[in-house]
Amino acid sequence: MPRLSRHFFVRPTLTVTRELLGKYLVHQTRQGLFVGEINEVEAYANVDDPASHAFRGRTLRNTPMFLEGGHAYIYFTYGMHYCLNIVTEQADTAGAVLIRSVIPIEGIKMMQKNRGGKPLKILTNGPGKVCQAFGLTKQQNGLDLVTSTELWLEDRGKKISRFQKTPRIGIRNGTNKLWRFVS
DNA sequence: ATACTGATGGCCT
DNA sequence: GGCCATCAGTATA
Repeated sequence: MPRLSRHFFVRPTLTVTRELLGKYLVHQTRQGLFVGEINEVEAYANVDDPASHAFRGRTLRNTPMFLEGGHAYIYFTYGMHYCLNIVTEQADTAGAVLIRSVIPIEGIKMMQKNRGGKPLKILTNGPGKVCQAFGLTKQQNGLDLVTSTELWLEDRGKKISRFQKTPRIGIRNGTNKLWRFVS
């Protein structure tokens, strides 16, 4: 499979964000293989972005955001949900793309099991839902998606011609930027 | 259809 | 102590 390599991720965050639409998220687990087509993303930048976890500099939690592009940043929020981000930019420059939604492609039966039997329409249409369906937790935080045998991204030749730009969801600051892309 | 709210815990000031 | 890059359920129309 044509796996995304380092140079794809080590670019400006907004470029990577746009190009992640239509790419495939793959999680290989003992339970089986999970695959989804990314169809909703959000860009989170560095110190100039008040919505970004990196806004106030490096902390214990946001450390993966400062790694070289291509790593995973998975954080725990609201006491019960995990959210998956794809780290962008070169090392020491924070930047990440939040995976807000995917279209289930493979491992749908297991995704439904992980999600308590929810129907296809609402199986993976939210950042917390994607992690729950794919079995992603703190365990995968910091993984290098370029070299990992467990978690990576693929280009399967899908072309995205049209997509919407909107403000990001669930934030208080930085709502002026249209950094949420939906295909 | 939209609007509101409780659940629940780690992180940061 | 306050604040969440959320979700599912309930209420209201």
